[in-house]
Amino acid sequence: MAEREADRSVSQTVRAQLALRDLILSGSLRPGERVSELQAVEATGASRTPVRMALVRLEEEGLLETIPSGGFMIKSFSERDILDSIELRGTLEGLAARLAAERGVSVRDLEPLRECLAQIDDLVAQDPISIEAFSSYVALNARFHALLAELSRSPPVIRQVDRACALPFASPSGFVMAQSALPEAHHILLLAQDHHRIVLDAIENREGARAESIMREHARLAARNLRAALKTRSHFDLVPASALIKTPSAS
Amino acid sequence: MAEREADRSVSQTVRAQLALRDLILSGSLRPGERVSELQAVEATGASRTPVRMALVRLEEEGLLETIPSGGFMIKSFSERDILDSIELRGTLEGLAARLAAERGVSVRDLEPLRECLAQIDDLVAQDPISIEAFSSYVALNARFHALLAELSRSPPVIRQVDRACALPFASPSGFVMAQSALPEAHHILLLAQDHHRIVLDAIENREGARAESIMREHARLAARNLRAALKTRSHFDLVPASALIKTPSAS
DNA sequence: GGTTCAGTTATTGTATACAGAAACTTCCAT
DNA sequence: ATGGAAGTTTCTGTATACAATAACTGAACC
Repeated sequence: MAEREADRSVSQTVRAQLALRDLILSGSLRPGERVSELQAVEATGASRTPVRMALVRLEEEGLLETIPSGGFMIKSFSERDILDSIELRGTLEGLAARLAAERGVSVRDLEPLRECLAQIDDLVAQDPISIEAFSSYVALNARFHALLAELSRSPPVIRQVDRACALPFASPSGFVMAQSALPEAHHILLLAQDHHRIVLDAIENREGARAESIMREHARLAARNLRAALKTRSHFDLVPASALIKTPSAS
Repeated sequence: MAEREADRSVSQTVRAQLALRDLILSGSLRPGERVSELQAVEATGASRTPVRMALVRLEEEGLLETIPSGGFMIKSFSERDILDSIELRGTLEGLAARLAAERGVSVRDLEPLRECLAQIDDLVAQDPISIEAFSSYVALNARFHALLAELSRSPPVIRQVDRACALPFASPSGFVMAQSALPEAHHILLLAQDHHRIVLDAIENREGARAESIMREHARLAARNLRAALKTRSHFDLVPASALIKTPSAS
């Protein structure tokens, strides 16, 4: 039943996938909780078939896992899983940066990256950074990391980096959200910007090993901050990322 | 073949996925070729719904890609894509080895690995290695690499390593198959065994950086051999033909 | 002869019906 | 009251029907 004709261009499957992902990331569903098909059908408005396809895709994405007896449940991650996922992302981004440096990129290719950095600079200029500026930062940061991966010009590598960033807490901006409560937030942002600048310089100068190690270190900064954030705020429920953004005073 | 009535315990989806994967890996379907649902239904015996789910999973696995107008096609890889995938695997396996070393593993944990190595030693003892011994080697080698990834004790890392090994040409034994025609095949096997031994020693002695770099080098050996095999362009009967396409993919 | 448009075919995306299984409830017996 | 068993209920897995769209074929017109 076509109740709404919004977004007729996109398939029901994609729409269901987006809707369910938002539902998971917003924290409406707790880790370990079973996600019923009927419930998903009701939430998305699509039929069972596209919902099922969306669930399969989300499982491959790492947000869900199959229940042996049947169906899917929200995947739950230990603190170590989360930290390992960040290390993983750093490793993959390091590989991408090294490949970019070794293969060589033109100054023209670096231009959008530098532009992105400049915009971030504008944002972090204000010391007590506003909430709106913060979500802009998140978007720009994600964009920078995506562009960086693409510099490798290697579809397999880009693909894996994307996968690694799909987990909300492992995403390049995940730590930013988690750290928003930290007193030294501004200092960390500046440090991250330094990393960004260094990696671009390393790539430009074809210093592959340096580009790689700085990206690894960059991820470790994220891991450290996340750990600190987890320590200060005792609530450890998977860091519902978008929730942290929208409602900074949650819980 | 002859797995038509087997395993009624597993779901149709899984069976279809296995069957289709074999079909793709066997080279029956050329890269870029569209894989029709009806055709897949006929080949697997399952209905459209499980076939469709299997196709989605295989796409996430990297063997298929979606056609914008609808449906799926066999993914095609350029030579560089293949080499990059091997480098990627090496990077991930390096991470796994490093984590294992840093975290520390008991001698007991290493036992199955060493047992595996001993069995491989037995196989490579014969200089002109037989075909049967070769397929045993492939299985044992895959097992060793899988066990090694598990030493990291990190589900996210294990997961990604598995993914990276899913591509047939990037799998740890892919190069073995490709190199089977090479004159220096035996020498290469011995070299690979050296790598295997070294990485275990490094892990046992908690030398994380060494464990990591040796696994990277190990993958580069594979890449080099594959490149040599591609150059000579000898028989690729053992290697999944769909991988070794000569089409210089656009972009 | 080439190009375009229309009719036809085939294939995908979606919805739904059906069967089997797992979980929950209820009732009986110890 | 508690444990177990049977019935019920809900859910998933599978099959299939239907609709819309993309691809193909053929013919007519330029």
